[in-house]
Amino acid sequence: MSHEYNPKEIEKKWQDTWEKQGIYTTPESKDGAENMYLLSEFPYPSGNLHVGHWYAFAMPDIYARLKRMQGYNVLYPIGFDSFGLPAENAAIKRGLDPKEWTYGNIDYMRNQLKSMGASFDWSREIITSEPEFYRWTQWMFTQFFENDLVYRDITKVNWCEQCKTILANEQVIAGKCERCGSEVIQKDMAQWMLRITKFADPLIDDLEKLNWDESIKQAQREWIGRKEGSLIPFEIQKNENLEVFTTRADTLFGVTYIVLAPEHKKIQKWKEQITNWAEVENYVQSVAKKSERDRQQTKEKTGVRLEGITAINPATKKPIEVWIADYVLAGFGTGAVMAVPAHDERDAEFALTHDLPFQFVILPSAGEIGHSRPLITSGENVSILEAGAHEEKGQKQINAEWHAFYDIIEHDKDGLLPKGKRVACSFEGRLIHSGEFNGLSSEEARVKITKAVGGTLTKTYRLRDWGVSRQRYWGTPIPIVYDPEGLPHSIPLEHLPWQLPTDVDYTPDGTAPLARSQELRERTENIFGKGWTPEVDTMDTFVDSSWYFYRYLDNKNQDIFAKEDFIKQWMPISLYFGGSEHTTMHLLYSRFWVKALHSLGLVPHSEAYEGRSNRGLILGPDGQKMSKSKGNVIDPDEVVSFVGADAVRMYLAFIGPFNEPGNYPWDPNGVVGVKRFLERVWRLREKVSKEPSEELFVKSLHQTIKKVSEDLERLKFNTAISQLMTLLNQAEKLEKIGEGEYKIFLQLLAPIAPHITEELWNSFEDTSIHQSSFPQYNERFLADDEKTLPIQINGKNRAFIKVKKGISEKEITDLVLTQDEVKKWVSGKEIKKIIYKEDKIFNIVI
RNA sequence: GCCGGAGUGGCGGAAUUGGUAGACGCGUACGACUCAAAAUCGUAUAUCUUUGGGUGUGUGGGUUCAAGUCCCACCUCCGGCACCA
Repeated sequence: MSHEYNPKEIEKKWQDTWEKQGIYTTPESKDGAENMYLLSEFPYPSGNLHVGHWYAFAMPDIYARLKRMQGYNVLYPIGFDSFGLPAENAAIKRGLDPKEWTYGNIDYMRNQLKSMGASFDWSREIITSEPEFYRWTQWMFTQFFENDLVYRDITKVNWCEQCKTILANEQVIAGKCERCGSEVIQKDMAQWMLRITKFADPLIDDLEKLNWDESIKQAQREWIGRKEGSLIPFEIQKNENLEVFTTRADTLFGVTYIVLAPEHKKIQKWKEQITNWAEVENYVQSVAKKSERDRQQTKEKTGVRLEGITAINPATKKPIEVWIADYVLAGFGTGAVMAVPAHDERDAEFALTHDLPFQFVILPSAGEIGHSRPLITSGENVSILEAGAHEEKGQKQINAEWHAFYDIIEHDKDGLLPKGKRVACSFEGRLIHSGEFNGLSSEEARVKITKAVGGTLTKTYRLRDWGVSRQRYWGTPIPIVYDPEGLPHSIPLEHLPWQLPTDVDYTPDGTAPLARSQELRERTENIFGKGWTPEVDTMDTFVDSSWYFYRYLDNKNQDIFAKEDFIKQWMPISLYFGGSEHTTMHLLYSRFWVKALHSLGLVPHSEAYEGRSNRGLILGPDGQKMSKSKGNVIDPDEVVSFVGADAVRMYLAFIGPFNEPGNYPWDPNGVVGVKRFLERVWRLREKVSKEPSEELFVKSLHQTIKKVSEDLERLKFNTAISQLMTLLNQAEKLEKIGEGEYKIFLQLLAPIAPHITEELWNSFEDTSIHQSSFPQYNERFLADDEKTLPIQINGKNRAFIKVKKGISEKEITDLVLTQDEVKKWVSGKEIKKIIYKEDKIFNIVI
């Protein structure tokens, strides 16, 4: 061991040694050790490991190392999510083969990953673009096809003109492509859909049993967007029914017209009966031209009446008008709305614009009136009054408005509001002007009215089925062939993997590159017969990552994606580390995938991730997101060559609480500070002696063991490190430190800084520190018999006295009252009260 | 608008069940070592101050002997959803 701490030398040495000795190769089971599966989302082989990768893999590695030292048989695997658009786009830009480019990157990244000193079991590595991997992606797809979990449909799809491919709803962020940021347009296309909506309920309900952050669960619930309501049939013309979805069946008597989405299929059917067809068609086309974004941003309530079409309100049996308007969305509910202007803000706006009747049917309960206000509309002016606008309008005026509100509804016999006195109120309450249902609460009425008119109670979801077809080259080929009649058939296992053809010009032009492969066409005809054609789209890469974690368990198996025994031994994953951007994409898709596999009896569990940790983001030193254009990118390789991998790992662990996904700016001086700490740990070796350390230090050491164990367990690496720093500060003040104590200190630090601790440990022991047992604290050393107690007077600290723990109130009172600092405040004054909390506080109230 | 989370020094961030706010690190200042610098080590570092003490955890109230922590109202920021019937 040299006198200087030289990370470059020792880190490489130990990485090689660990690999040679295979100390991180994880057996399927280990005597006396419980299995634990820890996983970090695998990377895209984009070519370069950035600080984010270090954060993503080195932090979970701290936890994996801790758990291994605590006696678990820990699986912490790694692989590459190597199919996909980024790789393909980059390859096209450089004029290379996507495969060559990708595999070159993988080789490069593998070495970079090794330089982190992470305890990956490399023998279990997977690469999703390997035929032996995608063979099983394809097989699962065929299983889903056979069991009606996947289907082909022609629908409006999100199309990215830049990437020349379809995108899933989840990949459209605020109307733009998740990858390239360009505007997404709508297009009619055939694509393969996965029935994720079939599992909408369990995807929400099973969140309950997961040990995840509430924010992640909530985001998923909102994405799935379950709403309970009713389907109500409205008779249109003769014998034709139109279903509408509503959450407010209690307002059915207040329905004064119906509005359809311009895309609603019935409109074309009614062409003959609509007397103003030209006008209607014109409107439909003008809406079709608008982008989804424009349509959502315009708040004006435009619309056209379908003249000649009349609906019957099933409650009142009165005829009502039918309209189309673009504020009604085709994709939600049934694409048709029953309009209740008197009790819905949007309907009120629309009704005022187009002069449609307001029928008042719900009297808000008195409780609502205290802090909320109705929407009041009068004449042509809409003044929407809501809760929480107290700043602008005083309480008096609010009361006046309520007064006016009651005035209007009380003066009206049948609830049909006259022009100029139109009022809307979206609150629930009791029913009026609703025949036999009068007096019922909204809640009761919803059920009763729905049943009375032959409707059904139902749920509706925001979630759409997952479209997985991609018109690109570098992805898993969809294992489907079409017979001469054009009917799809899944490819049987014996012909899987259904290889990605290589005789393809993969430059994207909007059509699928695989269609240009002669080999693929010939292969299909050779196997299936003349006239058979292959599917030419590839799969969304989120399919690959939906099940990859099973393959780590049995990555060489040729007969099945993973042996059942191994799945039972390892799953579910105890803790899954990843980025928050995947909350409504990867995390949702893979939960669906597992549920689908489970429904086919292929896996024994319905959830794969017991725990989930979303990590934060490492920002540039300027507090901005790292980007080449801003010139604030930190290159980890560079930093490692300067301070070593241990310092980089430790700095990232120290930068902020890993269990809270915040944004933490990289401070170049911070790394240096951590490097200084490691150098001091190195130098402390010289103070090690055979004599045990003094008792005070042993006490601190045991407190440190406790704190570090607890903090590492909670992923609060930052405070674990600060405790180790405090202990080092103490140790440095001593002349000598016992060998045993020093070794324990090294063990505590080992998960965080694996190389330096191994090197120092090696000067005492022949076996690896990482195979040693994590230290346990001894209660005996934690018990302090003295305590410095703050003495407060009227709640302010005035003195501190050292007392025996558990001292009685009488004893301490006598002691405190003799203290000069206390006398100064108390003398001549009456003591009203004394509060003494054992070992916590002593407070005198005067 | 609805839902979730967060506001603490110059900076990143600490503070079990309410009980010494600012741990630890960075930065800064001064000192030691040095011909000098770097590195290293030591000391100080919320703020005001008449040196008694006062004030301080986004704002305003409240509960309590005691509030960063609990309650009410609000402001700001971050994330998710949003013409969703």
